[in-house]
Amino acid sequence: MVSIATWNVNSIRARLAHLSTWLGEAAPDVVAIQETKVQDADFPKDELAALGYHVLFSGQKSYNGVALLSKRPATLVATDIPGFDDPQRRVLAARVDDCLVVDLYVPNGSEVGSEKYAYKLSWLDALTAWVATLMASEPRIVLLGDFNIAPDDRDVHDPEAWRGKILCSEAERERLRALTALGLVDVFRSFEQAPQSFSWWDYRGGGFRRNEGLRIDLILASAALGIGCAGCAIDLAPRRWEKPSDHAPVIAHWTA
DNA sequence: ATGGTGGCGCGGCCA
Repeated sequence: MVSIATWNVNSIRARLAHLSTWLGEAAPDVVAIQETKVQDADFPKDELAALGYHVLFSGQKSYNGVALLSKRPATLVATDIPGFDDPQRRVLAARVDDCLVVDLYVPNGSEVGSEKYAYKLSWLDALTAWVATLMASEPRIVLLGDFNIAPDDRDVHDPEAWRGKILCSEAERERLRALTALGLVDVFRSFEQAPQSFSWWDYRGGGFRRNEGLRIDLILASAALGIGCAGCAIDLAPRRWEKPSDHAPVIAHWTA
């Protein structure tokens, strides 16, 4: 694996042309997709296979849904957090060569204190317990996706306005720290980055035009993988295209 | 507290 990307496409059917164009330009070896918003029977697998990718997916009607595209064959490992009963399709783990790739669409949480927020925190606790067991036997593991958490104030356009709010609350950040404390590195922060680097901007109020965003799309690598990582960048180009996703893709690369 | 925009699927939910 030379490069791996994550992109919340906000409907794979609405974004298929964007995805195809971007895959042709960026040519990532592995792509974790979130918010496919389609049940498996309607997933555009033939279109993506025609672009040279093996395709795994776990979807549902209208909401959520994840997929993994890979130039090399992938074998499915899990589409659920073991023991966490959840009809929402947010997890896809697969082995690609000697790496375990875990595509995640973390719950948004809606509003601090809400029922959805409690679900988000319990989901994150279950995830961390599972990843702890995985890391005991998987030296080369990467967790990537839409984490719906801005790790710290550098990842927020207006930290004071967002303080304690959903995507930024201390309980969410504490959960993310507990996860990374298992031995994962946020590879984006392993390299010098421009200030005000974000991966998501609300459609409303011209958020992207004003760069009023958050960095909530993350690539977390185990030490054995993180050591060799040669760079990580947010590709802003697709966010400027007509009818874009509200997220930009994030891509990390390794030297061959 | 609300509303601003977008996707799904055709009213209202979710982000």
